[in-house]
Amino acid sequence: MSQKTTPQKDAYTMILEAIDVGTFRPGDRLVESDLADRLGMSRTPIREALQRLETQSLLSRDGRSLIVASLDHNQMAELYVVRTELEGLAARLAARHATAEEVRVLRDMVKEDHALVDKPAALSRANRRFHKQIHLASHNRFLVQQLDLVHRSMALMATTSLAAEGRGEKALEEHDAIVRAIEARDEAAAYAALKSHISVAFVTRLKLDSQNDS
Amino acid sequence: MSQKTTPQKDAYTMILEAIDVGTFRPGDRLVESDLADRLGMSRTPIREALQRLETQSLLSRDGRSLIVASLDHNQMAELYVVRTELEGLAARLAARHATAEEVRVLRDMVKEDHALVDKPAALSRANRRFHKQIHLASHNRFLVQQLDLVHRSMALMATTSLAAEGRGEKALEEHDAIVRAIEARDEAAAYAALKSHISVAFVTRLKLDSQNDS
DNA sequence: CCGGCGGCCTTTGTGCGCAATGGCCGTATT
DNA sequence: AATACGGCCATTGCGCACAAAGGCCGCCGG
Repeated sequence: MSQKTTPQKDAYTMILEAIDVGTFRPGDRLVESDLADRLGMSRTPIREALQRLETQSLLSRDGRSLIVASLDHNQMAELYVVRTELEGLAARLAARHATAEEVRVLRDMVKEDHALVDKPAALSRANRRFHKQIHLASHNRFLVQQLDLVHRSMALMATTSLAAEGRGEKALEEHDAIVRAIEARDEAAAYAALKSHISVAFVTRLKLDSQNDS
Repeated sequence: MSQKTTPQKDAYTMILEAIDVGTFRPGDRLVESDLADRLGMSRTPIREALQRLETQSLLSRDGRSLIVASLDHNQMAELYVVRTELEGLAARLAARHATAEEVRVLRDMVKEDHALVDKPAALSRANRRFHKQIHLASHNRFLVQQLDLVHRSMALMATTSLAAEGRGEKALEEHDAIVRAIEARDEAAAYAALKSHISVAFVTRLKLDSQNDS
């Protein structure tokens, strides 16, 4: 029942998802005519999508053609530095600006996500939604946009750090701490909690990567 | 000696500059065929450029067509919040990572810019270069990229805050303080100095705007 | 056998034209 | 006179085709 020939979303979204899901991996070459065939459209919309992705540096040029960008160790570290600061800022602003309903949603998310604690894939999606909700609760559109960019770049890193043994539960505890700080309108605590959450996630990822590379 | 018919840079750069310089102002409608004529190329490269600019939200859609995005008061405030944090981060990282040569360049810039103190246009360009140099001194490519985005969005605000009476000198003093903190490798001081610099710039801009609107 | 040179082929850059959509204006009716 | 309907036109979306450029492979010479 797969209708690969007429998927009918826009090219940009489809290519983005393909990178997200891992169909296209860092270093893969993206050839316009290939994609045009595969997505059942002409090269024109493909080109536009590719250029947009290039603008966000999800793709980079290798000579004349576009390849999926890859992050070396340094770039990962740099990305995490920026991410930490922006997520921290989002938490601080959320503590200040979130509506009661938004806080409620965050609280419910933490509760419900406990059911997913041993399903890394589902947990990863839930995790994204959780962080996205915090971004939105900051009520700062530019920040949301910047964080979207950051998260897109993170798709270039293969593994989810939630796959690590026991990471799921820890992460949920950290989420709980973040929500409590936001509920208490404690900006400094929210900032600190989110910063340390990201920091731990980074450490976990580094450990995972070093396992895989060996 | 203007050769408007064969300018020969890429469409993206030219449209960006036109927005920067104020040829296109927020709210202006950008029609593909118009631009194609004006820039002496066909619609295809124009389309690509426009979509890239849309991706960076310098353009937004009004119905079917693209207009130069405009920032309302709230969006300006939101932008400044993010900018403040990112510039502060850049300063902190610069204090940590800048090479002796990079610091030297910053110091020289402050010295030389004193000559421009009563030329707002030149000072504005110098100011951009100064901040750009700090971004680069952070040695964090993602941060540089994010700050580029922020600065591009700032092009949507008409006036430069350096046009305000006496602002030029104050700004240079602040620049001096920033450089001194970086020279001293004092991360906290650099962070604080840049944050307050941006904060003052924002206040100045708000005052200017309130004058203009009245 | 290795290195350099040349040509072919793949892939991108760009122009053009047609189809479709959405907005705007004019008209007609109440 | 105001509003609603309808048709026209401006403008975008997309496909196609041609030109140019760059890389790769094979061939020839040393």
